Amino acid sequence: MSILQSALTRKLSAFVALADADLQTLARFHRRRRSFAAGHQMIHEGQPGQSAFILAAGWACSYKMLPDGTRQIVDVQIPGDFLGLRGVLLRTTDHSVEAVTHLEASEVLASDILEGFAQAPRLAAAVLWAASRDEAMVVEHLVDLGRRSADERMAHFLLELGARLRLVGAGDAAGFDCPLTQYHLADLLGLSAVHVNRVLRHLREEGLVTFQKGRVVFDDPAGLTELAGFDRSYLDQDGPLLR
Amino acid sequence: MSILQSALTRKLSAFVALADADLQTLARFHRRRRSFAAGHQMIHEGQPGQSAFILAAGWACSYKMLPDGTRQIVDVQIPGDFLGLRGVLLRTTDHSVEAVTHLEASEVLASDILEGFAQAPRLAAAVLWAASRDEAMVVEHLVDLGRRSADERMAHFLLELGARLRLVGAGDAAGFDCPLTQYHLADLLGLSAVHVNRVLRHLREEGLVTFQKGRVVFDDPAGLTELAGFDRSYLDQDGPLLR
DNA sequence: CCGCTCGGCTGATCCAGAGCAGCGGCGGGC
DNA sequence: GCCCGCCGCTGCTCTGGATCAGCCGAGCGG
Repeated sequence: MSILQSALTRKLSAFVALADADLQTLARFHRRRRSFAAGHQMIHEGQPGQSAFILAAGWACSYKMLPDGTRQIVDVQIPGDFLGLRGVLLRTTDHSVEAVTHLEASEVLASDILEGFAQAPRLAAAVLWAASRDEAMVVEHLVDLGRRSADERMAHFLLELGARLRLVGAGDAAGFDCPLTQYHLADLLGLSAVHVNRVLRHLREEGLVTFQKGRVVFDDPAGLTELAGFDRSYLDQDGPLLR
Repeated sequence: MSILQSALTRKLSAFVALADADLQTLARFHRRRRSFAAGHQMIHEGQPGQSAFILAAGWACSYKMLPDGTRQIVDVQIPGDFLGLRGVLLRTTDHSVEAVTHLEASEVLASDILEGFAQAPRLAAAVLWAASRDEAMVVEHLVDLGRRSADERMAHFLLELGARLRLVGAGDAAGFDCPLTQYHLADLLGLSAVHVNRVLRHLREEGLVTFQKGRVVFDDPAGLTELAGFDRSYLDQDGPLLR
């Protein structure tokens, strides 16, 4: 099995113990490898998607544009994440997806997904688990925007992102590499880019996190977790649910 | 078929044309009728749910509490909505649910749901459709909190709620009855209760909506829609997707 | 009948974060 | 080698909405 498949496999294995048959079906999802340039819009809001993607390398983000030209980023996708899965299963897309960096992804046709799920129900369960975890993250993000201060939002987002990246083997407890610009963070957290800059400076001066030159360093993980009110239980699993 | 079943049936039929077998399975979900007092906490965050509920009458809301005592309401449930479905399918709850009014609901055991879905795949598809629509609403809500002003949020929320209620036969284009207090609206829209009051007054003075005495009246639907940037395509369906 | 709570309503003050304006560094295209 | 556009960064001013404080009317329990 190639390195490029390992992110998704690693993530799903944390949820459900996968048998060889499941892994083989999963491998079949990875036949159509494609790559996209940074900034490429992969999914357009409103258009039905005939295929989904599994991110192998690089980052993407899903967002909605508003009539006044501002945008709100709903979620960030990292290696191992599905992209456009809902659009395939339900024939409609309610948001757009854009490549943040150059990225490598496997294109999976709708028919392959449906067949694969029928043949490997445990795999289907694992993928649904992952989808539900994504939904939980969206809910947490909503709480961020509704009830947390700018500092808390930033702290919470960076901690969550760090935890997700560790799940797929990128980054560690000390920090991670992050290609997001301050503009991305602004659109993600519902702030202005100017204020993102100040928040980052403030957190750095407090000795909590340092985000510079595309690298996030957790200087004081405990303090940051307390500030954010971060509870990682919705991401972690003590062990596979199904054995 | 009883009146109490009709809300869910009506909603699902707008998505997928259901056969008699599907309707019979659906009817089987309604055997355990229960009722709850206003304010009763039906689902507790963190606890695994062995059963879900189908709301027959009354309103509920799902929310998360923050360490500092504030809360964020994620979504409002009206008759015809599922409640705790994700908790059943995935054995974990990431939010609490509380009865807003006195309410009547059918309790559906996890085993009934799984069996029913196996026997009536079209029904399963319809329910997944509805679940996905709910997710789209959460995303839209997130955009509200991130990028819209207080007035816009309020306008958007009231329009969306009105559209949802019409789907299940409650309220019409002119307005609807609404048991939510200004405190509910505050926790929903990420505002203070004081400011909710002022926003409502402002919208009323502008001749856009009137929310008084438990009744919402759309005085100027077109103007309100424009203010909110409301696009109802994610709620509507021109006709059933599957025939 | 009284008192208490809850929901709606208002005025005054305060502050987090927006908006505007501008600088510097750096990478990429010609 | 020069320009240009993107990204990070900063200071100043302004404002949307929070916070605090308090009033009123309606329901409700004793």
